[in-house]
Amino acid sequence: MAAAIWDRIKPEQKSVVPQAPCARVIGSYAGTMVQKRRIGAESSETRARIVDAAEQVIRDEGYAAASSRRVALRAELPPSLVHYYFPTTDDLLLSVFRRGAQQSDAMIDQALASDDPVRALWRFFTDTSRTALAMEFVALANHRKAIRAEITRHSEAMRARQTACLDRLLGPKLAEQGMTAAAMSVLLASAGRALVMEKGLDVSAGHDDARHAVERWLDKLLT
Amino acid sequence: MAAAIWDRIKPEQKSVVPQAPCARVIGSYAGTMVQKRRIGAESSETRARIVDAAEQVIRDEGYAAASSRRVALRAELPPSLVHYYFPTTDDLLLSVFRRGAQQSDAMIDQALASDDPVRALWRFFTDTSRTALAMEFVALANHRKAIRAEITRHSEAMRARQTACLDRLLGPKLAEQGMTAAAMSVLLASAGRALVMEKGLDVSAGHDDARHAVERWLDKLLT
DNA sequence: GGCGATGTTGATCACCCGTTCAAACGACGA
DNA sequence: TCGTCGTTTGAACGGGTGATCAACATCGCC
Repeated sequence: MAAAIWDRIKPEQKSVVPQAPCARVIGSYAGTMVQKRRIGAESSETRARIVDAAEQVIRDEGYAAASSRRVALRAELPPSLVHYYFPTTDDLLLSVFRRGAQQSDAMIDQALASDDPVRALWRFFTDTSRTALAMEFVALANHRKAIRAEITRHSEAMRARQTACLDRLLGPKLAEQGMTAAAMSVLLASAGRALVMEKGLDVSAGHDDARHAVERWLDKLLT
Repeated sequence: MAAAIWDRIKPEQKSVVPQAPCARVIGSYAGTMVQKRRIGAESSETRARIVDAAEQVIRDEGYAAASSRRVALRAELPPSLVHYYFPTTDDLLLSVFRRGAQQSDAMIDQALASDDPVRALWRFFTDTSRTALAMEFVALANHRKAIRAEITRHSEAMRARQTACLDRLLGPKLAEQGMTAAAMSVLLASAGRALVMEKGLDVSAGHDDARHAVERWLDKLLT
């Protein structure tokens, strides 16, 4: 039935990425030759403003709404300026992610260096604003390969750092329970993420209980 | 600086939902008056084919790619046929979700009715294909209010059912650990989701350890 | 002053999207 | 045989999108 005309169309439909319009030579730079286009300075205030606006849009309306034009609207800037600083929308999203990741790293470092590193880490995992943004990016990773690679890299690095620290602090204690620091890192992060994610959906049954259970567990580990 | 023209544009930009094109009367039905348009039969084979295609698209390319046209392309059907069966794209996505939710419900029922309900539930939570689709919908919920409500409803129902069952099975055992069935439901689900989500990102450090830790915990609970 | 680098702007291209429409198609009962 | 009703089709509308361009403005430095 049917299927007459609709077979012979775009056999592979150029995925999501429109295949890079190819670098164009404009200003032939000193050393390296191929330069595609003028790009705004890294230090520009406008650039930061655009990244701010993009983060806000992602937070408020989800990553799918983070089009260059909508970001420009939010930043009260003409759309072409966005492309002046971020030739590709992926570049923009990557910048937002990197800035957020940097902030997360700092918060984790601070947590791990505090008086009560383990509980501070748990508080970090249940921090709503950070985690919500992070999960938008996880969803985004499903169809933006450039970003996916960066997220993977960063997630692994974060896990490694946390694992090393937890092992130093609780290694023997954990072993008593047939546990490892790596497992603890995974489980704490997963519980925190779940609480945040479900809260965003207005689902909260069992959350208080789960929170208490985790905190009780931490209490026991820390004697 | 700037901000001259870009202030006076669409102060609220009509969100994502284009506000329903308003029901139109076409065939003035017997009892109830307002009928918007002809809609394909619920039992149609074509309808099922469209839902199948939509689910595949969401799975393969993420929910953001689930446009009516792309779904039509995948189903090898003309785009307007999709709208014959699903007047609104939200209707289509809702159908996909409801079908998936129904399947999940059946799997959970089966798990809870098996010889080893607790471990069966844990296997369900770590089932890749179901969970991955579910998480696409969670991400989608961020900017499709119609779907968000449905997801919330279903999540709460699922949690309640699991909690009741776990309480019946392990209530006293859990109380010994200062735990509740609700907390266990949350924590098991969160660990499962995290394992699936990170696997999708090619992050797997600590996963085996975490899995073992959970299974050890279940062993202890089940004596 | 002049000149180049840097920043900014509005217009424009080609594409994908949701949705609607009028016109066909096909089976089935009168 | 004709009319009807559910189904299917192709075209069209209005709008959002990523990206590119040529021009203009501004600033510092010779």
